[in-house]
Amino acid sequence: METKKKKMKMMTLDQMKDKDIGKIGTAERDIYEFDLRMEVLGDMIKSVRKERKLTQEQLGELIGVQKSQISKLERNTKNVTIETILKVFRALKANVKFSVEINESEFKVAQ
Amino acid sequence: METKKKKMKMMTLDQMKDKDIGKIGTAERDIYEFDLRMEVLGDMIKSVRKERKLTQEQLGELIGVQKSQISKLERNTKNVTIETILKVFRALKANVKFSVEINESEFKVAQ
DNA sequence: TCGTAAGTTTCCATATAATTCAACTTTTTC
DNA sequence: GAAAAAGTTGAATTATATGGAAACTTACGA
Repeated sequence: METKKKKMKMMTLDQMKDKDIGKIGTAERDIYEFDLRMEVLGDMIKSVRKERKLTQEQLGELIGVQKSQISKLERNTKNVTIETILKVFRALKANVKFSVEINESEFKVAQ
Repeated sequence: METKKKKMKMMTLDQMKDKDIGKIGTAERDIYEFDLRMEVLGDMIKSVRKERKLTQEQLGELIGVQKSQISKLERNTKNVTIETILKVFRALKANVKFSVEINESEFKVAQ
């Protein structure tokens, strides 16, 4: 999981704006959906933060952590806890949804 | 976060089947979406596990952990790591998606 | 109502996520 | 192109999630 170039991977919002899933509510709401994967999560934080015109330091203040911590979250150096995710997106006034998709067939009981 | 009765909170799949968001693909696919919150996550695991007709012990075997661990996850005694969530739902052959919703307006820059 | 299977709880160890600080690098601005 | 601002990195520390074992409780079928 370290094969990519690493130089600006920042594709999320821009690319995602196309395959935008939602447009449910009022005028100005955007929804970005993606398979839950660590890498993407980090990008998402960064994207939304930029959308909100905040520096890492400012976001850090909102949450109560150092800018270095935000940097780490965005660059997903690590596995992350749900609480952490919520803390961040709450500060960014973003709503986080989660969905589980099951194919009834797909499952073989035998192991 | 400990005000409820605690006796069978198991509402997820049954209740959720109504406000079913997806129905995207082929015949038998179900999608359950919910606000990311710890409590609900545990219920979701339990629901899907039951859907798959597995005991906690069996699910544990699939993942490589003790049944007590599964119990803990379902009763969300703890905060949880993304990796753990993925491990569990992967074992349950469920696809996990994640979405972030932002209201452009909603944000006041001043703090 | 007994016995078994399923689920829960507690105690404990270990791994690792969260975090800071400070130095460093990159980007931006003038 | 120098100075300032923004972002990154590494080392160290603290907090806590993961996990096992075993004893316990609950559910459930005969």
